[in-house]
Amino acid sequence: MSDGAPGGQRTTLADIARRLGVSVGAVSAALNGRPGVGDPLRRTIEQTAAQMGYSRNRSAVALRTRRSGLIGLLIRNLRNPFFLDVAEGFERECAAHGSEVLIGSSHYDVAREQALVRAFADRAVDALALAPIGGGTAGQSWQAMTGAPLALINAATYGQHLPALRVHSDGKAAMEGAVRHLVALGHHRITALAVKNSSESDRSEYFRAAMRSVGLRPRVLLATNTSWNAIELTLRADRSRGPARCATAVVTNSDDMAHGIYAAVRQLHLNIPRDLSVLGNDDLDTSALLDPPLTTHYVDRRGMGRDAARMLLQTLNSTTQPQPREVVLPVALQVRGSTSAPLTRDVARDR
Amino acid sequence: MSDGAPGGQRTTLADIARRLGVSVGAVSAALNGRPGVGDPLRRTIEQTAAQMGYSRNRSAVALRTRRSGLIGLLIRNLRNPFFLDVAEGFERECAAHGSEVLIGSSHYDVAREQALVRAFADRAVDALALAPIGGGTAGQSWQAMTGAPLALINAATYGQHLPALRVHSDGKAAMEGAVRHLVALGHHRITALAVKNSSESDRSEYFRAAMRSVGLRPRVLLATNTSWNAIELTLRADRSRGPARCATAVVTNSDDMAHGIYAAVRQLHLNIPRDLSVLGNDDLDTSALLDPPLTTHYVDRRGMGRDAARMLLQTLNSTTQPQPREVVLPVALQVRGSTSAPLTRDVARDR
DNA sequence: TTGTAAGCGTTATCAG
DNA sequence: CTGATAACGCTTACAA
Repeated sequence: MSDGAPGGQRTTLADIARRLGVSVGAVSAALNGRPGVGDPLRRTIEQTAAQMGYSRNRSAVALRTRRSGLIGLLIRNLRNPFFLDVAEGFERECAAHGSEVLIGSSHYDVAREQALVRAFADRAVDALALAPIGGGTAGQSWQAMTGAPLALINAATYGQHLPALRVHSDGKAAMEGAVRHLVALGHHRITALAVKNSSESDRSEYFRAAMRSVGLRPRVLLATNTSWNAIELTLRADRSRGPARCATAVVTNSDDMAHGIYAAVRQLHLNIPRDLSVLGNDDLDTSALLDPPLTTHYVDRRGMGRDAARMLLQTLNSTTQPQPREVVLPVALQVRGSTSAPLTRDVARDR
Repeated sequence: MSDGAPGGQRTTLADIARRLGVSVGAVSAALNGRPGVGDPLRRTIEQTAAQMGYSRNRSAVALRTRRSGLIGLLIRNLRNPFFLDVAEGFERECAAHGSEVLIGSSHYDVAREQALVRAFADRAVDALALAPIGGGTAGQSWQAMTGAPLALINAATYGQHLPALRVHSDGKAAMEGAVRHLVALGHHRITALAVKNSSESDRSEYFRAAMRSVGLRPRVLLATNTSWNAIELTLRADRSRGPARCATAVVTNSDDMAHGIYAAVRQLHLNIPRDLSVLGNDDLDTSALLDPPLTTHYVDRRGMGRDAARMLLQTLNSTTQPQPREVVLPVALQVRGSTSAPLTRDVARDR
């Protein structure tokens, strides 16, 4: 504050050194808690710095140390509230460690994802949390370009050769739980709805496995993107198979997509759960307030962001070899109104 | 890409210059489209740069030019989906101009808001979009510290002396529309629910004015924060006034808070709209899917983020004097199921 | 314990 | 039109 002419010169180490008649190195050492400066002098320097309203020029520090104090968060889709909570947890943890968060969204665009990785590298971003696009090579590029820590969010099987940190919810348990729940209700024609390029194809695999294990034929619908329109199109295609063949229940990877289904179902003048049972994943705050309340798997999204940040910062500040770690967050089924027994007992078991 | 030893040296201007046997200055000029280098040489340089996988070290550029290419987005609350869309529009616009977005959340904490402004200033952030906390002086600090462009989001009357850009929805129209709608339904005991320190106190003022203009006594409830708990507490306090005095309708500043009311109402075993009409603001995507669908004012949130970014970038890249501008986004009432005539005709008109 | 000086990779000034 | 050269503000050997 003090001498704050709008955009006026900011105090530098040299200013402080000059004022005190000491060397710049001493001031730097003092202010960074490095050894090499006596206690009395250190105190004097600290006081003067505070009084002159000094704070470090991060650009200079970054240039010199190749450390920016920036942590990148690169996600697929800024519109999914899921990421809000992840980002919240992430930001809180970073803030506690004095790092700022650089955020970017790839919008499911491989080129943009690549461009952002590069931009982050150019900025000497210290570590990257990435929710990658399937088919993209952002994680690989990041490590090749920077060698800096990488945390993969919700991408259990993405780039399996990458020595990366991983945080994801227990997709296997979620899919098994979903199928079990629906089968118990009497469903046979269950389909999964996923979005292309989401790098969550492992989820679809888990779904297939779960279905097979109970003797049912798995079907996976792929929407071209996460928009409600795309979801409606996909759902419409399924309904056109006719009442005896279309799905009686649909399982999604996210509550966000489930919302899309809700909207589509209204467009199609159908009813949840009478005509279609819907199962989400994430348990967004609003999901319990929907009409009908959404059956879904809860996952600690904030904890996810927090853990990702924590692992990255740990790796960053540790001298020892960074061992790739994996955090799998448990899921918990919340049974609510969007799932029920199928209306029509389907005779032709679809095996 | 090319010579990418993990974390290996990145190509610098000097590398290119050496390879080509020219000066560093020439390479810099060529790559930045500055005059001072012939066309043939420029072409050669560009090719070699691309081939060597060169990209600028932003830390060095930032140190030298005092321009980081970073745009700050400082909001109050990362958990409100409202900001997701604002951030989306903001990020898209910035990306289109080659700027990255540094995001921060003050969590309604004045000290943290101040710290973030300072951190952004230290980073040579080029411009700041701020959804400020009431009572905070972040905007002022920013301008004093940096003299860089400032855009205020949804803070119509915050720091009125600040020569800042402003983007906000038409709070006056929203409040007038809300009151008009509720009065038409037959409500008299209408209350506004706001959160402390939100710097949206102008909204409450508009509410009061609108109420008075129809001859009703305005009452404003203040929740200590945006959590569902706090909202429930506040609502409970109102209900305890008894059926003849408690509000029959509540108007909020955001759908997010309206969600909190939905949750609280369930806790209290009440019914919307029978026991309480609820009116939101923002028209989040999910709001139409709620039980009951939320009556609310639509506002173009993405456009808000886009406009904020656009104005900042414009100011940044213009040589002429930056004239403070204001963008007021129109609102549009979406009448849905959360508002209806009050259950009990209230006899004692609460004037 | 303290001071000195060499960079980090750019941009920008100023002689050739 | 070109090519040295001096900053930008900081960290970090290394010398005193």
